[in-house]
Amino acid sequence: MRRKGTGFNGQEHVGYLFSGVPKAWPSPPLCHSRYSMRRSRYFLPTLKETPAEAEILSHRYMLRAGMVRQASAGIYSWLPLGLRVLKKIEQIVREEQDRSGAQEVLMPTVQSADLWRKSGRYDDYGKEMLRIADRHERDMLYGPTNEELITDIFASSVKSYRDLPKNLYHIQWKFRDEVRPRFGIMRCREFLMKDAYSFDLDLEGSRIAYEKMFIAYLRTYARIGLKAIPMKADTGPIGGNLSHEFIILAETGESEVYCDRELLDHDVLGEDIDYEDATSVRAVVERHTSCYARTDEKHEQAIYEAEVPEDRRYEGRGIEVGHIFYFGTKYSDPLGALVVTPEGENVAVHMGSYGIGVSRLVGGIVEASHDDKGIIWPDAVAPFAVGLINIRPNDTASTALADSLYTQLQTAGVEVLYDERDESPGAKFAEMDLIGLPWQLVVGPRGVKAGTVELKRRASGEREDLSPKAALVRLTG
RNA sequence: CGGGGCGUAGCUCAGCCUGGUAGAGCGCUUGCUUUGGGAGCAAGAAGCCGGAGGUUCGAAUCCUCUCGCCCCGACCA
Repeated sequence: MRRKGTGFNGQEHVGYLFSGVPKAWPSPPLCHSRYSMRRSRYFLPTLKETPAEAEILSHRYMLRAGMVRQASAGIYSWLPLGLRVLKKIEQIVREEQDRSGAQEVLMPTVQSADLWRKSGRYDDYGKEMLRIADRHERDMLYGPTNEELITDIFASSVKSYRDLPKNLYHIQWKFRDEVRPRFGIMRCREFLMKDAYSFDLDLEGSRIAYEKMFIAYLRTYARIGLKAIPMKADTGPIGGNLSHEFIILAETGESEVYCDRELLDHDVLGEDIDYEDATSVRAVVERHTSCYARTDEKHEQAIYEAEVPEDRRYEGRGIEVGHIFYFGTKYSDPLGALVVTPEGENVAVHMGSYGIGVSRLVGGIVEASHDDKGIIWPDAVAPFAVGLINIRPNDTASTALADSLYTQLQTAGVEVLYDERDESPGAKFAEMDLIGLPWQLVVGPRGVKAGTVELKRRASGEREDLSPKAALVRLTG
């Protein structure tokens, strides 16, 4: 479970060739510390009953598991357990953006209205934009997105085609004053989003940027443990086919989806991808877009039936967790993001924008991965890898063994939540199932006598009695 | 933004119709007994009944206004 490896640096990995799931995955993550915790010290306010305001399942479980607290409609505070998941997702998103050649920046949440007036969106955006005035009565706004700002940054420093292509992204909180926030964390007013912006000389350059992002997205969701399907999306006034929504399949999803089952078997993590090789990048994109996949908005039954054999038809529900699209010179024109071509002409750069709803993904994962007892975290984003339960804290032998396992797991770099509280066993089991850690390691007098501990896999419910040593080997890989 | 619903203890809710000064379960605290799937008994602490006006001898309860939250629809990462 502990991954040894060299530090990760996006820039150095441009053009990096890889195959399958890397054994040496970067660790520790850049902005998230690994740690273990004793349950008795942890701020984990779990609830036995469901708060009345929560309707949708992910919302209920997230509140009950003590991950988030609602501050007001569509605005949430993240508590330690929830924040750990959020940070893990964020980190995977970051690593895959870096790997594809994008570079991280950080733009402010509060923006001046001036740029938005230039692009014409200050008036167009409507009430969804939170408008505020500073002390000098200047018009400001809490950013719902960042096209204007990034274009301005780019325009002020890039003047030549030689500086292209570029792809800049950031992971930042945004605010959209939704008429009706709902679905807990999935449709918030304040939300964490990764958005990337590509800059190219022409449409063909933009297409390459788009296709790299397309693959980065597939890899991102796959690493998180989700099956996300790229579906054709509306391109708006620009036209063309450079627009996809990424939808994860979940029974409780907002939109109905229709697709070819074959897409479910595509394994993007197993494919060799060289981001510098535009031809092979395109081949991969084509492979993932060749099958029918549409949301109900774009669904056409006749085409669906013609293209997809009956036994391969998948009809279900899904949640949109990403959207990528090309929008040409929509912002570079009005904001003056021009470069000089080899022929000495000034032209507006072609742009694309690529969003992933990071905080929405937390809810999306819960929707896609749970049972009637609680959440089932995929290993890659689990807040802790192991929940260690000492069934009988006032039994000396049990406690000695549990303490020692806790120390050994920590030493091995495994993230553990150690429940050593003097609670009834049932209460501890129920809570552990609720918060959904992938592994439960159970120590009690019964096992101590037999020289075993119980290792339970949360996802399958499978339990196994092992010697403590064997359990450790299993958990530390 | 249209339509509906709900604000009473940390959580889930009863009480409101028919006004008379605040209840239950869970959780919390203490003690004892328990202990392999949300334990038992006993004793406690805990509420400006969302807020403001009004009616009344008296308002959680009736009236008016307000604020907040949830659900359904139209719109969105």
